[in-house]
Order: sequence, then C-alpha cells, then structure tokens
Amino acid sequence: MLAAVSDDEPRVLTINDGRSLPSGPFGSGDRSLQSSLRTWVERQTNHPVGYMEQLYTFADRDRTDGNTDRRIISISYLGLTREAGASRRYAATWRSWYRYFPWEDLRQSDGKLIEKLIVPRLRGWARQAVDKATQAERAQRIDVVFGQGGHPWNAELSLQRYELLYEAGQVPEALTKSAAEATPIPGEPMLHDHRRILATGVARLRAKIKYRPVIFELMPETFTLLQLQQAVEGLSGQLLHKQNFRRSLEQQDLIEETGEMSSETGGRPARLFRFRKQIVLERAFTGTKLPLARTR
Amino acid sequence: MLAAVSDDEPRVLTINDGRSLPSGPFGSGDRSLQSSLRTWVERQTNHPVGYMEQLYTFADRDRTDGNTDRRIISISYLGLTREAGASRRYAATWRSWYRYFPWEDLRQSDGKLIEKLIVPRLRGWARQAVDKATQAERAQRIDVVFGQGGHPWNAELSLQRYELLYEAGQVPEALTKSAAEATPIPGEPMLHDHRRILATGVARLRAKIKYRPVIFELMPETFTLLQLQQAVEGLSGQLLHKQNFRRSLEQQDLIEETGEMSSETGGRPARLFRFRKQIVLERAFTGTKLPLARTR
DNA sequence: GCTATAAATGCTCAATGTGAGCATATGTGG
DNA sequence: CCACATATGCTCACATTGAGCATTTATAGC
Repeated sequence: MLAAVSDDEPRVLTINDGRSLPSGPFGSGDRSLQSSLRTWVERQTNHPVGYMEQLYTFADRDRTDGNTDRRIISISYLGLTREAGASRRYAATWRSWYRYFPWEDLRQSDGKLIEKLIVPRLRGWARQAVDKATQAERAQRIDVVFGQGGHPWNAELSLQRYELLYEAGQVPEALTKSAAEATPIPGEPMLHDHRRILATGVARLRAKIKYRPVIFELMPETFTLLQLQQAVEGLSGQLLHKQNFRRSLEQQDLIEETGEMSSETGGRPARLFRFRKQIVLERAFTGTKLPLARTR
Repeated sequence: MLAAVSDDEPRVLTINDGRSLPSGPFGSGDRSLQSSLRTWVERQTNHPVGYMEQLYTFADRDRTDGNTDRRIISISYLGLTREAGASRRYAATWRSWYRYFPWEDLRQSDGKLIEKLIVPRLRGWARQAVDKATQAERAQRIDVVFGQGGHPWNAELSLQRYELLYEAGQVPEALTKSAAEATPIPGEPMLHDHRRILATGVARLRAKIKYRPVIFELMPETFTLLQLQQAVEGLSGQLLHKQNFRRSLEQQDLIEETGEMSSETGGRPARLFRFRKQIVLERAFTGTKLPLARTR
C-alpha cells in the first residue's frame, strides 16, 4: 500500500480500476526483501519512496485456486511517497482513501453517515445475536469503535471499524450476504482482502504520525503550516485546533523557516518551512511514559 | 519468542542450551498461521498463550545452505504466557532476558555497565570512522540510544542498542571481528539472528505495556500491587515510583479488589487484585493525542 | 509486650502539558 | 477602501506527571 497526500486528500495507489492494491511476486534478487521492494515500487511510480514498513504477513491457506497443500504468503507493506507520480507500466491511479472508507472522514460531515446509516445497521445486527451476552458485546463494540454512547471517536480504529462492518455483513466483501446486498453502505469495495489491508495501513499511519515525524515524508520540500496541518487533518480525518497545532510544532523543534513566503492561497502570506532532518538523529521518537523514579 | 515473568524477572523460552529461540516449520493445516502456531506453542509449553502478535517477517536469501535461488521466510512472533511451564518435547528452558542483554536492566546497577564499558568501547568505534561526518553521526547515535550527553534513557530502544553494538562489532554475532573477540561485552550471544529477534520482542513489549494492558497476560490470576509493579519494572528494566504507579492504576480502572489479602512478603499484608477483563471491551486502547478541535 | 523491618496507604505541591477561545495583524482581489 | 482569508500572539482553566513527606499495619525476633 503506497500512500501520498495531494490537495489535502490522503491517497493510495491502486490498480485494476481502483479495485486492487499494487502487488507482485518478489524477485529472487540478491538484496533484502525491503530494498528490492523499494526498487520495484520506485520503478512503478517514478517517485522515491521515503518510508516503508511492514504491515502484516498472511500465511493462510491458498486463497486463489483449489490447491490446499500450499500456503500463499503475502507480506503487506506501507510506503509513503511525496507526490502522486504517474505510473509507467500499467494503469495505476491514485485515489482518495476515503473513497473506500467514507465513514473515516470526519472533517466536514461530522459523522452523519455513521449516525444515520452505519450505527443503525449495526444495531440491527447486534439485536440479531442469539443470546443476550453476545448482543451486549456487539452493542459495546459498536459504541467503542464508532465513538457512540459517550465514547470518544478514535481515528486509529479504522481496522476495527472495517472488521466490525465485515462481520456484520455490511460490506460486499463479506461472504455473509445480508442487508448489504440490498442497499450497501457507501464505500467502494476491493478485491480479495485488499480493503482490509488498506484499513490496516490507515490505522498504522494514523497511529504513527502521533509519535514519529513521518508526515514529512508526504510533504513537499517546503510547505506552509496550514498545508502541514491540512495534511495531518487529511490523514487523521479530523480537524485540528490551529493555534495548538502550531504550538506543538514549535515545542518539538521539528521544522525551520526557509525565510521565504508563500502567497498562493489569497490570504495573508504564510512563511515557508522545511523539515529539520537532523532531528531524527537528535531524538529517539518513541511512545509515552511510565511513572518513573530515580530511586525507590 | 515466548515471554513470561517469574520471580520479578522477565524470561524467555529458549532451546539448545539457551542459544536459540524455539522455532519450527509451519504445518499446512487447515487453520490460520496464528492459530496453528498457538496450538504448537501450547503443546510445547503446557501452558495457554494469552497474547500473540507478529514481530517481523524476514524473507532474505537463504541463510543456511548455499542455495541462492530460494528465499527462506521467517515469521517471528511474540507470545505472552502466565507461567514458566515445563516443556514436554525437548530441552526448553526459561531464561531471564537480561542474560542476553545485561545492559538493558537498570533496576539496580543504574547503568554502570553502560558507562564504564559499553559507551567507551562505542566511542572508540566512533572515532575510527573515516570522515568527520560519520564520526559525529556515530557519536550522536551513541548518545541518543544509550541515554548519554543529556539524552534520557529510553527503554524501548533495545533493538537500536543491539544493532549499534552489532555494527560496532562488539557482539560475537557480528562478522566483523574486532575488540569483541578479545574481551567481549557481557551478554550471551545466540545463534543466527535470534538475539536480534529477542531485542525486537523486548522493544515491542516495552512499548506495548504503556498503552495496552498486556502486562496482565503475564500475571497470575490474582496479585498484589507490588507484584504488578515489580513485573512492570522487570519488563521495562527500570524502577517505578510506587505511589504514582498506584495512582495511575486507580485512574485507569484496570483492576479490582478480590477482597482477599496476601501476607507472603513479611510486611504489612497487601490486598489482592485481579484484572478487570471487561475493560478491554469498554475501552479502545490506543495511542496518544493530537491537538483536536470541535470546530475550526 | 517491645522493637526493628517491610510494605501498604494517604496526601500535597510544583511544573508541565492540553484544550479552547479571544484578539489582532497582514496580505490579496475587487 | 473594503471584504476576506489567513497568519499570529496571548491567556486561562484544568488535567497530568514527577517527586516527596508522613502514617498505618502487619510480621519476626527478642
């Protein structure tokens, strides 16, 4: 899964008229899997891939043909690139990832799709459970995962949301054909488990931008603070508080001014910034804290 | 890599006299890789595995025999279990993971090993770099990763620390035979890349306990707060502030009293607690925060 | 019973971080 | 000169976190 941001929209490279993620067999070259994969992707897209990480390895029974003796091993990756470059070899196109997960975008709609359509459907599914315990468990999962009943919305739960919809038979990929057939929930399906992989990548990326400066892999060399904010908003699907966003940037020392200004947007010109690459060396970007003590 | 905690020590299941992690080819059974792996491990150890997650998939060129046309795919997992159970089939033993990474344990020594031996060695290696830029970069990495020069110690960087020692030729596994041969740094080596996998698992687990209640997978059914704290201290290799540790537990609503007391340790008897399993349903345990806004 | 020892518990405080909002400044296009 | 669209500065209440002081309640040994 290769991601980029353009026009404030997070995008993903797709093939097969948007129904598949790019994939291919790995060559038996000399180098590591990661580096040959990088070369492969860069040939396809004409653009360097700044950041790459493994998502997950599936090694389940052969899913394509009837052969049950072999396992097919699929190793999925998440890659970030700076621009939505053109593909050379086949018809690859960049699509907004909200085309596949419209409910993940809370920037404008504020979750009307979720409250009006998705949650009611899921509640119906929850009621269908045979015993009370399962009903309660489903109801709770719906609340937690879709931010209902007092629970806060959590952008990083995109995979859990997709899985819940899948279990409830509300996406066309699910074998259980239920109400989905009649009036499917908005959001285009993909072939095989590709939409699931996409949901995994979205979750991973949304989690990652909080503690690692990977957002800059998606930005042009120089950018304004608003552009940066809108990129983050695009990825997380939520609007951010502008002043606080800037304050946290200042504190972290991640960026520096270029000295130039941009006046492309019409309003007051904004200063241009660039990412301080050195910061990656200066700091160890990792998680949160435990209640430490110097001594006991 | 299968981890457990006993006697306040985090332990890992090893075979081959402590020189290897348990591994094996995956069967071509009917079920998913994860579930057949779980069964396999449970047969080996006689204990249920509470939690399992994928660590990393290596698909590099065949590393064992001279065959260059095939890739060997190794999928490493991290599993957590409650007790150090006996193995049935072969001589598997539980060893403290600090046997392999003594520098990761700051509970008593307070890092003397690092400051007296490891950092000086690494500084020597840094000076050997051919150009100034590489020298500076190495010096910075040492500081950041081992918490020198004003940088705080970060327990989650165990993999980076091992990799740095590897690059510097200070571990026997490294092909570059340098000063390591003469007087190796404390810490037992393992075969192949098993110590690297172990370092990955340590890092992952140390990161995970901060935002997911996985610690309870390693605890007995009921426990005192001190036992819990010492388990966390064991994993993270650092001492914690007792009152604050308890305060954060109270806030999070993770545990509940059993009503019983334990008086095994000699001091004032402690209340026994158990993990509130329900909490996993009630909450979505994920990372930290972005500066959100209701509206712009 | 008295005392040393080992923990468990209760509480306070300063420093920092976070969410929200008010007010003002500085450009462009018409 | 005005409407607009942003950029920027600043404040404030509240929550979180790191640290430390003071008590309380048990066991073990004399």
